[in-house]
Amino acid sequence: MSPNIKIIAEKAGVSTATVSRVINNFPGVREKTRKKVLKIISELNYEVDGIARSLRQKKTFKIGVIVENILSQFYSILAKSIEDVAHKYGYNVILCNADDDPEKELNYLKVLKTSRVDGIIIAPTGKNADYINSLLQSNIKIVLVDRLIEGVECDAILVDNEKGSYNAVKYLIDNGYRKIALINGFTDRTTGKERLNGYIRALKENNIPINNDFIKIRDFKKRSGIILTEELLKNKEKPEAIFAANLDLTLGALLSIKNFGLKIPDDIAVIGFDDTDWEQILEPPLTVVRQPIYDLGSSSAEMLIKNIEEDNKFKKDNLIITLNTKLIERNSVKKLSTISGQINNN
Amino acid sequence: MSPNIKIIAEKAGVSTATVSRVINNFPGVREKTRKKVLKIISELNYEVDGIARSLRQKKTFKIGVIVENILSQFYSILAKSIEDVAHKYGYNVILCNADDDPEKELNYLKVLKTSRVDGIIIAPTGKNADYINSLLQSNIKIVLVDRLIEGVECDAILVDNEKGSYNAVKYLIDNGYRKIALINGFTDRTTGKERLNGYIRALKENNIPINNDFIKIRDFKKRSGIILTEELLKNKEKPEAIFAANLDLTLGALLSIKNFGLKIPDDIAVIGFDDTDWEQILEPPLTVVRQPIYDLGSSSAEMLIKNIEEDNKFKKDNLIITLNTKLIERNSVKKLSTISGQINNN
DNA sequence: ATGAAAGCGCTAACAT
DNA sequence: ATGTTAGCGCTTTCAT
Repeated sequence: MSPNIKIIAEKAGVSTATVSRVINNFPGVREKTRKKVLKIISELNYEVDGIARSLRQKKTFKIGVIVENILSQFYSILAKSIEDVAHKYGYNVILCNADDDPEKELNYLKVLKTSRVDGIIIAPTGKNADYINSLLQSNIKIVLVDRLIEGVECDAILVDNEKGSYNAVKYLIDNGYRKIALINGFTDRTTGKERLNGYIRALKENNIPINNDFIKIRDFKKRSGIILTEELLKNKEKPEAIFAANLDLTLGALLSIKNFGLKIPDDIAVIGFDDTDWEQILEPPLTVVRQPIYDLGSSSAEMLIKNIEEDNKFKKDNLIITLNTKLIERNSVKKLSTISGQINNN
Repeated sequence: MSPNIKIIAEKAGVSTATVSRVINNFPGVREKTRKKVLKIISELNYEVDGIARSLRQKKTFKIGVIVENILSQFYSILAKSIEDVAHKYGYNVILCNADDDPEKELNYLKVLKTSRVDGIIIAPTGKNADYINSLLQSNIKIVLVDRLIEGVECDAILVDNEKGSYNAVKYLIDNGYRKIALINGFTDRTTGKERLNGYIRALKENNIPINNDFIKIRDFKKRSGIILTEELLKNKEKPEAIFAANLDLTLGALLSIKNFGLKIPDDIAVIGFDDTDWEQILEPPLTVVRQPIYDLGSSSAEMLIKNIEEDNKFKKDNLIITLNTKLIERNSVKKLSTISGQINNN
């Protein structure tokens, strides 16, 4: 159907090598010849077959991106920022939603390998260390984003979750809160673990005993936010504040609090993780830990493409960059005197 | 680096043809031979080179998806639903954000052509009819989603925007509203045009004169929602209700209304387009026109893959499917007596 | 049941 | 400045 380089060569009365030189803007073609070839190319609407080119050059200009679920705003921002950078450098993105499922993740890794992508950016489940190491060995460039994998040494770009979490809890403490609950994802993910650690450090540094009834852990999904918050609100001892460790958990917490007919911040204070447009128009606007998601994605893409283009096979030391979060103060936390805290006790 | 079929063949003492038969589960290989080959494959961690296979078979198992911007929830749901279906059939998705920019769209179409994708799903700007027709002619399967293109005959899956819009405005009228404003995207997009048409039909059928001061048009972005709503609220004659024709416009409208210190629905009623988790936890929860976005995407992917796999070159009549919206009643519209409507006049 | 060999469309080394 | 040709890794037709 579509013409190929051979057809163009024939019609232009030159060899395929010359056509190739023209296509690729290589030097060593007389201007007249170049013009002639370009004319035929345009007449026949010739377009390069990228598959043949990739086979020959061992380069696809594709990068694979594996995220948990693009429906979550965190990942859609990540995907967009990666795609922006990729596009800038002439790469395309193959998008994979692994649903936080190690098997699906492995499957996608294999597909990407077979697709001969030039590199992979992955927010990993943490479970496929062996296969990822084998990819690394076969010289596929990989950048981990947001989470690390035990047993894998490779470039990564992370967020300082521990400090972000610490700052949020510290802020609550500074505002007079003592009974602070955490709803969090599983701690076998580095994000979950670090956010828990920050919570604990803030309490310990302020001599507030850790109350296990206030630490609720399940997956990082909205449904868990609903369930865990319900549990907290049904507790004999109710928390004065809830810190929700990601966007979906925050959403779930807000849903539950609304169902219980509680007012924020008078009945309960809330700090969320991640910031979106919606959180500002909530009533009250939500105080949140903002992650630099766009930077996370764009940096990972820059890093990956740099790796790909340098193709430094002897690069030994891997680069791990950690970005900072920022606490955005809005109105879901009020100043609480320690005394009112005591009165609230039941 | 990675072993190829030739290496496997040598080590197994067979020909490459036999290895290929094994890889592809073709019949006509003795069980003993198959076992031997599989053993070598597994020992050497051989994985098929999809690029070479694609070149030979003229099939990539890739589909291109061009959306406006994955950051918008509408498109992230669309992308996810497409990816889900694609994955089910063994296809991968190459994701492209064209930013509603015809040039970027054209560029991506060319990239996808060069990448030899098996098909393309596109929410089109409407501007690249010629190139899209040329793709169709070179037998690349295409499905349009959400919008049509003038001068292109091809499968499409749409939403009944006119009726969705009509229903929203009719609902406002039934609740006693007369001064109903529309903030809408440009009407050179079919979505924009149809949503305007539904608005107009609802007013006309109820003998409410069209007031051009109440019809505000700009692009479909949040910033436009803010600006257009500001304009409306600064009008000498203020609307009693605002119907925002997509999610980002709704978000912008809410932001503006909040800035003006107005209460919904007492000071002004609002109906949004598109439904997300957030709209339920707003105060008040928002009444919206819900589009079946997931179905839109999954149907388009099913349609595309069916086209690809049938490869019916003589398929003449294109299929256009239109899905219905649903009005989700929540609390951002109150019952208004006609009299109070008059009093509000200034 | 298995192998030999052509060829998908391109690039790149080498020759002229 | 241009051409010849090998070959990327696979599938597939035709032999045997």
